[in-house]
Amino acid sequence: MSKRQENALKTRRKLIDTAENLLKTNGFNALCVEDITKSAGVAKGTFYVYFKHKEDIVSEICRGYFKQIENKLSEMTDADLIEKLSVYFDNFMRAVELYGINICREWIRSAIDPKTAPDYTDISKWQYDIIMLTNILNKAIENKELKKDAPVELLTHIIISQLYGMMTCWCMSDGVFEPTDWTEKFSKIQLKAIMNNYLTQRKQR
Amino acid sequence: MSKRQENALKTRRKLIDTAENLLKTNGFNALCVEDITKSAGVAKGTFYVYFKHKEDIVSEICRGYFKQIENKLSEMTDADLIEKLSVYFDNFMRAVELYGINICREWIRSAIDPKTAPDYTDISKWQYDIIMLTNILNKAIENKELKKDAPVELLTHIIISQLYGMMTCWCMSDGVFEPTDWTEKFSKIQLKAIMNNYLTQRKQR
Amino acid sequence: MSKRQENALKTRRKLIDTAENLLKTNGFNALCVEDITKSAGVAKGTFYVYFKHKEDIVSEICRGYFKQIENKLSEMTDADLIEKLSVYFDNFMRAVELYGINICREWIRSAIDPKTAPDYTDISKWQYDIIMLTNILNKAIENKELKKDAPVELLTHIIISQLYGMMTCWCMSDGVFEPTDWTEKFSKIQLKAIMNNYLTQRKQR
Amino acid sequence: MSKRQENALKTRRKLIDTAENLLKTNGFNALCVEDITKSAGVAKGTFYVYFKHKEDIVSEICRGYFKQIENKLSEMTDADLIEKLSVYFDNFMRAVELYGINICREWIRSAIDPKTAPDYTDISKWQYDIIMLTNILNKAIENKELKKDAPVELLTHIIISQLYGMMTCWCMSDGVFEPTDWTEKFSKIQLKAIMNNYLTQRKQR
DNA sequence: GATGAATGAGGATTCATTCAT
DNA sequence: CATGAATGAATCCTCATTCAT
Repeated sequence: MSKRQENALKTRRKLIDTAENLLKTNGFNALCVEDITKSAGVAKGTFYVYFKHKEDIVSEICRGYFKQIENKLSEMTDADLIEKLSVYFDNFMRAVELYGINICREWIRSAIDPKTAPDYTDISKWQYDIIMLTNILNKAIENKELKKDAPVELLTHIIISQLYGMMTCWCMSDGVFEPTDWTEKFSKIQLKAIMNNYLTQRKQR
Repeated sequence: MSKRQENALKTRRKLIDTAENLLKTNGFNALCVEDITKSAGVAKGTFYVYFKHKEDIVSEICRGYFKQIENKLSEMTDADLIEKLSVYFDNFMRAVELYGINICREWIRSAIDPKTAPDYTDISKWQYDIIMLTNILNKAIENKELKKDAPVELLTHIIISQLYGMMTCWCMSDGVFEPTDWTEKFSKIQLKAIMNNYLTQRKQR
Repeated sequence: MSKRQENALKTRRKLIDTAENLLKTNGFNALCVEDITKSAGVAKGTFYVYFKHKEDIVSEICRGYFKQIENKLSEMTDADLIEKLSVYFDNFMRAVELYGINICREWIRSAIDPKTAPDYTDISKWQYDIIMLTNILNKAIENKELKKDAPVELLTHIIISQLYGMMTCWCMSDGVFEPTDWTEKFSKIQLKAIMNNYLTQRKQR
Repeated sequence: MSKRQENALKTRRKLIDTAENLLKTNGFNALCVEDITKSAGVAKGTFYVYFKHKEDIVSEICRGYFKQIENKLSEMTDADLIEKLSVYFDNFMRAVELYGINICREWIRSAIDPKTAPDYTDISKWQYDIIMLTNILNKAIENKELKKDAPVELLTHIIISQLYGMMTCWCMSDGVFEPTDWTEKFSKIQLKAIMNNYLTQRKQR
């Protein structure tokens, strides 16, 4: 990699990090290109060298999170279904907590603002989550952890809506309670209740 | 009521109805005072005779819904807890469906935009929903339908987060599925699972 | 006077008093017809029964002051010139103090805002003051208190500009010092210095 | 300086000059961003590249005047007190005449509109004038031109109120007389009368 | 790659005044 | 005389985006 390319990458990184900090601190509404570039110490035009639209940088900021969970789950291919779902739940809410309320709000924004909300790859975060969970459940059927006739679509939507409900309510409460506290308290309890009927004999608990 | 007052009320109504239609059709982001008044056939200033701020009319539009559910529930004071919750669920999701996706998005907006989202009374819709449900559960304890040691706060949050999760996902899906369909399919199933442990012997099902 | 006329006068008075209070408290910029009528307990339209323009009521408020000084001076036709000028000065600055800084600001406004500033009769307050003082000096010449060749116009402008300078600076200082304190301290000192050359022998001091 | 910076400066200058002309011609009340930019041949947004608020350009327009007088006076540190005051008076009223009645009105505006009137540095023009004159008199005491016990504050206020009175009356008369004519006719006469008692023997005239 | 000057669409709000009742 | 609903002109400011250098 040439020196020039390296510097370019550094500038790009600086923009993303700066934007992430501003986003965490002040929220999306207060985020503007001027502030990002000023804080990063570059000219306004430089932003558009790396990002076609302002929203793109928000996508970029959130993208790391996906790889994380995706990677973790792909590394535990042989694990138990309930374990996997637990890891998924746990990572999901940890990410929510880690990224903070303002970035969490961005994830929800696509619910109310389909136009301006950033896409996280080429699909919305929600679609992505649906697909990821559907895959997990389908693989569980292949592995005979889940009964063949388990209503995968329904189960997926129940669980995802549970998670998004928690996210939404967390934002509604303005971050008063701890997301991960509640995960344990009620999400997992329901998780078992929801799945129990569809687990194969051997795996029922 | 004098003729003049009647006309004033009619103008006010016209503004609300016009705004509601625009909101349902184009969403909140496209809603502007100019369009509302132009469509209603009045001058721009007339809007400000009836609403101090643009957001106020959105509050007004949604307010009817509250009274509705509140009234219905208060009329069935002696009903069964599960029945009441069913009515609550049903009305909630019916309202979601009736008002349409763009107004539903407004309800979620307060999660991500606490500043600019309109308050629907003096509290947010979410706070209001929490209070209403807490009251229902507390009364069920008084009526001995629910065990004394039922974790009211936790149960309230489980149910509300369920409902808000459904709303959020509905918006995420851009209104693809029917909210009330899903209510039956999964909300009520979980409702029983969630409540069962805390119902008094006589009422357990 | 019929009962109806009496009531009308009462309404008019109520409007003026209310407006005066609002003007003294909040200043001219905050003065609006809505507030005046609301505070007075009448409808907005009523205002326009009595005043063609919003500014007219401000004229009305200030008009009392003129009659006051005018009357006082006309009652002391035979008095000494210096005495008269003293009374004039004194009343002028007392009025300034009495009416308060916000009304004083209105008197100055006509300097910067010839269009919107209220006229106090059909001429501006400043023109009125010039005329009144010119009359005093001319009468003093008739009475031989002042030399025939005294430059009346110049003297008038010197004195008036002195007074208006004090008013302007008082407003500039946001009312920090006491107008009447300063009157004694420097206006009168100058008054004598200015006039001395033109007083007739008999009256020189 | 790069070509780009030069052009930017030119644009800025164009805006200021255009605004100054509009201000001189039509007064402050008629001054709006739309007109300034349209006349200057740039886009509305360009205005806000150079000035954060509309008022800021008025400050800018008047600022030159300050530096001017300040510089002139600081260059004549060893001059006679009366000479200095004469220069001060002269420049003051020349500036009044030069800038024209509408800009003069802006200087007076801060008397009646403390909130919206533009500040000319970080203090009002009046405060600035007070400070400048106080400094001149204090230095005269150091130089023994003025008696040690001269009432500096009082003298400052007398002179400044004289100047502001002239400004105010000039605006009141709608620019009928020539400011500098009057300066000679009465300000200087009074200036000597006011100062004479406090000049040291050697300097008394 | 980097710059930063220039763009211009876009929208809320105020309030004096009128006039039909 | 009193009412108060209706009017609509008038204007500031933001900010994502472009493009010539």
